[in-house]
Amino acid sequence: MKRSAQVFEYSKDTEQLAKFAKALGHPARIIILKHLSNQSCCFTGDLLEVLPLAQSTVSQHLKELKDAGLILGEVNPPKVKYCIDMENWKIAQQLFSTLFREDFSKIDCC
Amino acid sequence: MKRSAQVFEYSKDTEQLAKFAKALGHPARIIILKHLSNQSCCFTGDLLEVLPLAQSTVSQHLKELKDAGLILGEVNPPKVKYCIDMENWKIAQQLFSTLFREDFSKIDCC
DNA sequence: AATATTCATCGTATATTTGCGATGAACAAT
DNA sequence: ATTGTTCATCGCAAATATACGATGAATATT
Repeated sequence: MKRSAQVFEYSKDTEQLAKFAKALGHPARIIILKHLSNQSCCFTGDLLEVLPLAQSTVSQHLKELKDAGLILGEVNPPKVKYCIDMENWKIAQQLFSTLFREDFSKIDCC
Repeated sequence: MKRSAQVFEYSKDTEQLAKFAKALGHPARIIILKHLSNQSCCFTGDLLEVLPLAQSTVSQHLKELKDAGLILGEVNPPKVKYCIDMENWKIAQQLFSTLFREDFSKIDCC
């Protein structure tokens, strides 16, 4: 990718918000999160009935949501119970809210 | 990518939210949006002073934000003035708000 | 012991994203 | 006419993402 040796760093908040947004950037993962926030918790199998995807693909999406910190997986072999990671969920809520809650009163040019 | 011939379709809202989130999924684009919402409008050149990226790369990020409907580019050769697309911005605000504004009172399992 | 269920991970194929430099288009100023 | 400014787009390279089937691990059931 020809990445130049960057000295630059984005702020923590910016990185965090981009990370959350990226994890939300696929319809399947939106579905998963909506499902989790409606059903409190669920197993991978439950999601297979909701999503038109192979089990391995869903597992991959779950991994990405977990890596982003949006969900938690409670292992209970051979099942895994997933639920929203409330701590980070609130942070995400806050970051998105801040991004959108800007004061546009001064805008008059477009 | 071995995509199977899907009959399935995600809901409009889900697709729309994922599209917005995807566009927000890079720190450079977060910076751009924050800059725009602070400065009302700006030119590409202004962003080059804020971002550690080549002009062509910034232009590419702007294109993605434009394609997602989050910003507008008012051509004024040889300059282009960018600003937030307020109409879609409000929709995004609404969609994210709805996603996060879930009632978790019933949750007691994790 | 054999089988079934649940799930993560690996290997593979393809698409998309990120980034750069180079080029070119559009106009303004010389 | 030439030059400078501003910006999009092209061509390229490398990294990431999306998706599948296959395999394997863990456990429960038979």
